[in-house]
Amino acid sequence: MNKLIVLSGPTATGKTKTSIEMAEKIISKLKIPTVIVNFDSLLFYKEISIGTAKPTLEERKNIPHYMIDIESISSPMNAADFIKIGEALIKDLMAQNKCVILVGGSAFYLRALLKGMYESSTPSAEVKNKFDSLYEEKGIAAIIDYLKIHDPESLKNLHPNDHYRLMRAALHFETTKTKISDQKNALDEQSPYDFSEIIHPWKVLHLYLDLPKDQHFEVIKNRTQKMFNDGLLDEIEALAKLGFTLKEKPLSSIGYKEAIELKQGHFNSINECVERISISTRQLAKSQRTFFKKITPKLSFNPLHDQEKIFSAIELFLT
RNA sequence: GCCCAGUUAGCUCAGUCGGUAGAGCAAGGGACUGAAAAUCCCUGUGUCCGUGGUUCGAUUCCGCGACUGGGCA
Repeated sequence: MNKLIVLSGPTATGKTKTSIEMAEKIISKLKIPTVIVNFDSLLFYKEISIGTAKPTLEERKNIPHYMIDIESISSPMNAADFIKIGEALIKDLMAQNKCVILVGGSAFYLRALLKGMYESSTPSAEVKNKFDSLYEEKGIAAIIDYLKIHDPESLKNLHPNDHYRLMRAALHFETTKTKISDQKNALDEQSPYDFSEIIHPWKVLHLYLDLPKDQHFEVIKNRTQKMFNDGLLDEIEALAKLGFTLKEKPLSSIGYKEAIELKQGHFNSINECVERISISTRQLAKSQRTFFKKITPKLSFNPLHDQEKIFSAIELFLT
């Protein structure tokens, strides 16, 4: 088996439900063993479930799910970690003749897996500290000065306010002695959003879910309210009791960030907090759409009434 | 009924010593390669409550009215 089904789409468009339904159908109708591999960047963490809308154990019981609950929020993963584990995993599953459905909304991670990443490495603590203190003492000007000397082209690519990426460009040079802008130039030539050519010998069927904005916001509001009903605040309370600082990176994600602020009294009511989370989620969906819009090829579906069509596309692809 | 205060962008509000107005949030668009549910960029939006007056000119000053909030009866 070298066929890979990708099921993508903005947050709260029914990817979990659709993926499980499709996996069950592939097994029952096409008699192909099928598994689900996650590429949502927050489902990797075992301690956070409610606010990430992670598929429940009940939902997962019939279909094997991978890349979920594999790491702790105290040691966050990045895209490079993801592809290292994910690539080996998918190869292994394919070798076992399993049909893999890759499900998620983190387009950046998906692209990293299918199109590859720059040759780089995570900077050592020493280098990181050196640049952090430089930044704290002299501000972004110091980082810009460094790039003027070592990688002036990155300055053209980046906005002066984009401190994170400027810092990253500097750290990349310091660590590898190569320019990140050279890598960008090289990979930009390879059509980074064209998934008809990828770095693996896999055939990909890209299914994309989305629904009209007004309907989508309704779904988002209901889902957010449900997270509170299902015990989002208790989940956070439990983390604090276990000794987490609540400053762990994954907890600055939508839902957790605001719920923690609610506990600190930054909102006048739970409703206000729910409203804030719903808005941030809608904004997230918007930026996910912007990213996915550029990715081709893909088949788009409305999850509310296209389930049959989705399975037809899968059937055609697999047989 | 009387006395205050208010009425300006979708929301909360600033402001114009009289020359038709701007912040935050929201909205729309975009970027994105080891933090990506993160981070960053761009863009509007207006009968300045109504009406009469003063004035070359009123959202701004004055009168009247409406509505909202508070106080007194």
